[in-house]
Amino acid sequence: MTQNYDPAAIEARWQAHWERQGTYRTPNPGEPGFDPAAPKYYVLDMFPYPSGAGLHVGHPTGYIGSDIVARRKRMQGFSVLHPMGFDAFGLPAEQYAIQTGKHPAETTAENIANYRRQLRLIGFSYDWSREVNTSDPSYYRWTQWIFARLFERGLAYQAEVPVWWCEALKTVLSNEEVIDGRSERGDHPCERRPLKQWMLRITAYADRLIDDLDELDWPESVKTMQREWIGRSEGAEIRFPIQGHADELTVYTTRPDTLYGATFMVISPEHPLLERITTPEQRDAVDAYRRQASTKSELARTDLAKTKTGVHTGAFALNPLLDPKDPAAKLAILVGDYVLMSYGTGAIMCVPAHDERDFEFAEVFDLPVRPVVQVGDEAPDASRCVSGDGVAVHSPLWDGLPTAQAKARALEVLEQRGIGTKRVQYRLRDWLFSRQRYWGEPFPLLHLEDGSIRAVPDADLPVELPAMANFEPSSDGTAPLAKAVDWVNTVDPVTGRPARRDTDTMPGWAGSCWYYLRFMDPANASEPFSGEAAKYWQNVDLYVGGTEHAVLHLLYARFWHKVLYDLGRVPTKEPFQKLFNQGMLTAFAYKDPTGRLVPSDEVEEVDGSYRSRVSGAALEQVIAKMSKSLRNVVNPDDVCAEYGADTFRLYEMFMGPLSDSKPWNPRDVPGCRRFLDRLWRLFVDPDSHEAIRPHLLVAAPAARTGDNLELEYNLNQCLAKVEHSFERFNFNTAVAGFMAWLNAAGRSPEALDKGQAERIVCALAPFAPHIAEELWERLGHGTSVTVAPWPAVDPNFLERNEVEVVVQVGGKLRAKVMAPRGAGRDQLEELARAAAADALAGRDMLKVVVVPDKLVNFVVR
RNA sequence: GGGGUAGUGGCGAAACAGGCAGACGCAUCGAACUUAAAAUUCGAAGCCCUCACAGGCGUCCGGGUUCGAGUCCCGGCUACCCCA
Repeated sequence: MTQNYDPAAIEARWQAHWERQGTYRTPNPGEPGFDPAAPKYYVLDMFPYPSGAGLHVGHPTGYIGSDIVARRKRMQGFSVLHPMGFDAFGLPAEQYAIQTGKHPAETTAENIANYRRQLRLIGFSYDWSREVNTSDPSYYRWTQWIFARLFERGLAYQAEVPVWWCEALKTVLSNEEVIDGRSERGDHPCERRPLKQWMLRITAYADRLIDDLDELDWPESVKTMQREWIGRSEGAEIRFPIQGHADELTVYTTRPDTLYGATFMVISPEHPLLERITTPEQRDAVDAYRRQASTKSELARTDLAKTKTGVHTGAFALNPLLDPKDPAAKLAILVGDYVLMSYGTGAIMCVPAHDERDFEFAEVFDLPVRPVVQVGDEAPDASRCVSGDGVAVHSPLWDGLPTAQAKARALEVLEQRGIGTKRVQYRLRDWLFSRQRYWGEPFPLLHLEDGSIRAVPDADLPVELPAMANFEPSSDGTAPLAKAVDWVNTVDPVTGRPARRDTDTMPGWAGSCWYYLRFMDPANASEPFSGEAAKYWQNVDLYVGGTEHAVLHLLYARFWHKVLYDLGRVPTKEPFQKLFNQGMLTAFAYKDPTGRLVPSDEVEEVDGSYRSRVSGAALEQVIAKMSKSLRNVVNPDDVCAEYGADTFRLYEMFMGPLSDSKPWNPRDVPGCRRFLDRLWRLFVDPDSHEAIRPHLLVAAPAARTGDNLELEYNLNQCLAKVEHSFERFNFNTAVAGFMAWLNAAGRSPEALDKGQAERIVCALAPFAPHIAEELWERLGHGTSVTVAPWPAVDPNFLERNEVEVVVQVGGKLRAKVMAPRGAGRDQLEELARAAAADALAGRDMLKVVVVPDKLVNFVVR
């Protein structure tokens, strides 16, 4: 038997043991071993996209945190669902395949095998029998099945829409995937093109997606982001007559109360009325402006920093509340590209006195400013713009009303007179759901000869991706699947007539919209998941992942979940009850004087500064996200091989709170290994052949005294710290607690008894499961520490009978005294006065502040 | 431009509800063990002044509340994230 701490041997042994015993298998209701009395707990990680580069040490940060939670919940008697799988469809595998000629199915399988191997090395307590892979036909069969339900309910439709086209990727991208006119993946330039696309009617769920956020235990910041993304605004559509035309100009505004302050109108360059209302004198200028606007992205157009541009159309609208003969009623109509056709009605009424953008525009074109709201105490002033709420002025029908009431009154007036209607507007657009790419879920749809579209019958699912050797997109944007002629041409099972399959595929987000549900019942061959499983597991209790998914993934998954709720397939309105965002793991990167990045292993430190081992050049240390391009990636395989998985897990947690972003410092890792070495020696004598030090098999004395009593205090303080760390997931404090306990135990190792040894091993088990399992066995247990009871804090041993009380004079620390816990104020003051006699000599006492068990402060002159 | 989060030793960080600032670890220094080194164990350590005792200054900057502020309030700076 090896008597030194040997993580390689211990970890391999226990990982094999857990696998063989099925330690982390979680039975569903009705399966052998299911305990109906156990409460359920579902703790889920955002599953990874298996890239060719494998995991770096940043990826498992959240996984370790959630594993700690899962393991503790098991020890507390919960039935814990803690699965892992792979989000395996998507562009990178396909791009890689086009470059190398290797089929995405092949690279995906290899990458998954590598990820699984890496994850197993770290000792996670996943139930691997539930693993899912979104690119597996047995999985995407049900993704298609859910799509068919969306299609049936009219939530999926085709539309000719201007979409982002990325020439380099040869595909359309959703708005969300394009940032500043460039693709999120790969940073390629993109442009707007009109194409026929599948859309999902997520806007039909906009209200519920906003309202149901209130019930969720999510970070406020994420809720806010979702609310802003959906962007609900309540306002009015108002119809303005156009002078000399039968047409009316309809605008959307959130501030109907400022209608009297409207001094001009701006319409979008794409507005359908523009053509008709432009006067002959202005036609050339308007046409030129329109051409120029078409080359700009929406972001560039609406950028607040940019100077507003626009051109007069020559036409005028009339304020519907004013007498048409009133000069103030006549509103010039201009065309301006800061107004988007895709938002509202593509036209706005401009109230420069109370809207910044309108004010800027008015300044550029020297248009009038008419204040109609008094904000604060200052008198309304036509030379500046004040936004926000106030009191209506110069608005005959609602003068004197505060903004909220003025809005309501204005809406009433507009509806009574038939010139406007209340309207809720969203920033959220419908979800562009098709891609002209190969590596994704095919749409389960048939295009019939008569032009109609039919969903493939459920019994015929999955519609499998055809095996193709050449799936490169064509330059015209035709989907690669169109080339699989034998696959495309099929027969409508209902009529027996020829039919064509849809050749688009679903976007990368599709599979991740419902994977958490498949985990509940992963092998089900007759439905996506059984009602019984959904009823038992409900929804995810704790969802751990990065902030990068704060909007899209979480919004899409919530949308699908609500559709499934409406279908009666899931019992809950929301998929993820509690959300936790782990911080990003960064790493040091080094730049030479030319700004070039130097690999971390070529860097040496000399007297606190850094230089290249190769060139000797002085280097600058920067903290950056781990990435291949920065050459600062650390591989968990290497860390586990050198120090062990338990050290790796401890270090990742010890670095800082789980939610914080923090840098990986290779120098700090050995500190955690040293802790485990010392812990091991406390339990196992390396110079003997005994499995465990014999005194650790002796029960505690009936009445604790001396060092044993002292250790009991230390142990309970440690357990309390560990317990507390689960509230905010600052497991760094738990690890520090273990270290502090070990320091104390190391001062009187012989005083440690069996019960204390067992409790510390149990508390450590979620954090460092391998060493805990080994020591648990050596302490004489035949069953896994996984199912041992979670150690309770004994409040009787939390506080000692004597406490140290701080004595301050004038707020400054002057002495410390020991006092019995719970001592009275008079007694404390007396003790303190004696202890601080020197500092008090000759001072006038004004007041004495006594905080029991803590502090005495003498306030002096 | 608006919103959010944060800023504490040489470094990662701790401080639950306003009560000893810097727990725990890294790096550093000293000692023991060793022929030596590594490993291990013990110890020192915020900064300034001092042989030491004592003292002064210290949680991004400036104000405020309080017997007492890293923590609460007002103003500002910087960094990161989100929105426009």
